[in-house]
Amino acid sequence: MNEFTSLTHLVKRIADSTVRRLSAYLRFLEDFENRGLSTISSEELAKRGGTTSAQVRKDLSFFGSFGKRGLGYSVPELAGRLREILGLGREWRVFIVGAGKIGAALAQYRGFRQRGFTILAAYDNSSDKIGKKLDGVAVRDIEHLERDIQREKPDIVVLTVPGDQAQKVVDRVVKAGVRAILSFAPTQLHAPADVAVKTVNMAMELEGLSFALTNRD
Amino acid sequence: MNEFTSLTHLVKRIADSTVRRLSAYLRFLEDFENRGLSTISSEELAKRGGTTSAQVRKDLSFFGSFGKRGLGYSVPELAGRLREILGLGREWRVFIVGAGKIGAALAQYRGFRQRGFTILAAYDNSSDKIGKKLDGVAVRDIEHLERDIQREKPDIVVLTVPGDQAQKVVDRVVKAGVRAILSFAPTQLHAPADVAVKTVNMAMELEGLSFALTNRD
DNA sequence: TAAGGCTTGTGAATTCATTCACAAGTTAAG
DNA sequence: CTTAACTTGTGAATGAATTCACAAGCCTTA
Ligand SMILES: NC(=O)c1ccc[n+]([C@@H]2O[C@H](COP(=O)([O-])OP(=O)(O)OC[C@H]3O[C@@H](n4cnc5c(N)ncnc54)[C@H](O)[C@@H]3O)[C@@H](O)[C@H]2O)c1
Ligand SMILES: NC(=O)c1ccc[n+]([C@@H]2O[C@H](COP(=O)([O-])OP(=O)(O)OC[C@H]3O[C@@H](n4cnc5c(N)ncnc54)[C@H](O)[C@@H]3O)[C@@H](O)[C@H]2O)c1
Repeated sequence: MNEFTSLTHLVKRIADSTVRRLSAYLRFLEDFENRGLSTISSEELAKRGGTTSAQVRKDLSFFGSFGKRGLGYSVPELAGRLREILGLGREWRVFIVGAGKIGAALAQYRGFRQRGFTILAAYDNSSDKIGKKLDGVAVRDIEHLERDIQREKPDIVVLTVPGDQAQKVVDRVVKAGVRAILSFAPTQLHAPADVAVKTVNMAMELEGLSFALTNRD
Repeated sequence: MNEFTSLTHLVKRIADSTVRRLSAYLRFLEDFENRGLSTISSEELAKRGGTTSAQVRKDLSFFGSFGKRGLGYSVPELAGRLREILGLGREWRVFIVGAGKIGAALAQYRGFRQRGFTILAAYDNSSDKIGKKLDGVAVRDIEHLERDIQREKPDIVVLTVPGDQAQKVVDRVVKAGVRAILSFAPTQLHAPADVAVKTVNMAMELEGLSFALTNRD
């Protein structure tokens, strides 16, 4: 019923945990779409996502009301709304910096392209890597990073350089105008508040398991 | 002051976010250790971790009181305590299931070994991969997974198989007695409550950036 | 020994996130 | 048309995490 559905009018700051769940809901909806199902209830969505139906409804309610009482949500409509909310209606342009093992795995990963993330190029400082290709993605000289950012305007930089190089690269790409970074280096990164930085820290995840195994019952 | 410092007597459930921060603090402390510094205040720790000194002290207070008023924390002592809390005083035995691109990158990653995570073996179902080595880690036939789990008792299984295979493998390793899983498949996994499951979902992180870029100001 | 400067540890207050619970709306059946 | 069975959307209640704020303790200097 709320008419202020426009995404540019977000009143409350949306929690990170909410965004992650929206992302998960979209995945389930795509699964339903593929199987030709036309509606889904918050309860079913919750069961798959390991959460509660109230949580699902609350998450969606921040953005509008997309369901029909007594019936549930239209699968294609809700999927479309979530894509819109998450900004997946468009292509996102990505640079990878660091053409090592993880960088190579990411460059070759099809899951990203499928969701609209196009990897334009990878960068490295090693002459062993520069000029090579990673499954169709060219590895360019890191020297040209700023020039290429200005020319090709990537939306996101994925950082896969060694930890002690990571902050340096962040400073460079931020200066060059990049406003979103996904880092795999196991270091804390600092950037201005208007730059979105996410870090995937696998060692931290393993340590979380170590903690859980150590401190059970 | 609190004498119930024993880690087996944890009264409150410790939040995941707390454990992640402890992990980060340990990293900073190791940095300080290497530079030969002997004490650190909660304020300095907070600055590096992008949090507040009250948060640091509260996090630590769940486990005891390790600091000296007026002075701060002894770097080596606090590092030792954190290792103990996180269960890093020992070797953790790890199997990797799925010897593809990500599995290979992880098998070759030195950061894990450094922190006490020893990769015993990798498993795959493809005859192209079985019998090969990934930087010293043997790739074995998935057929022998249960047998080897019983024999070698890995503490943790790292899951790097395609998404549609992930739940199947979880069920197998859980049945065989594994109680901790780190998955890289972009799917929601279900396991009994006494099994610790963490998922690193890179697509979800990228979507978080997409959301941030789409919904700024 | 006393004073001043610093920093911890922790209840209390606050802020943030999740869950409850129910009015209101929808559909289907008779 | 009426009733029964469902399901949404959302304030209010609860629960969890973070921040505040300060007494208590340690160190240095004189
Ligand atoms: N491999 C893994 O499984 C894994 C797991 C967790 C975290 N990580 C982290 O990911 C990052 C990369 O790891 P990796 O295993 O791919 O390492 P790697 O050594 O294979 O790759 C790093 C690449 O970065 C390049 N590089 C170094 N300095 C650079 C600079 N200043 N500018 C541009 N390129 C530069 C190197 O030439 C190399 O090709 C590290 O921070 C690591 O800690 C890796
Ligand atoms: N490559 C990446 O950068 C990346 C990024 C994000 C997520 N992921 C996820 O990580 C997982 C692996 O990705 P990848 O790129 O390494 O794929 P990949 O195809 O290179 O590797 C998957 C491996 O698993 C093996 N496998 C398949 N079914 C198996 C089974 N039932 N038992 C044992 N082994 C089996 C395959 O033979 C293959 O070697 C996928 O779930 C993917 O979505 C990968």
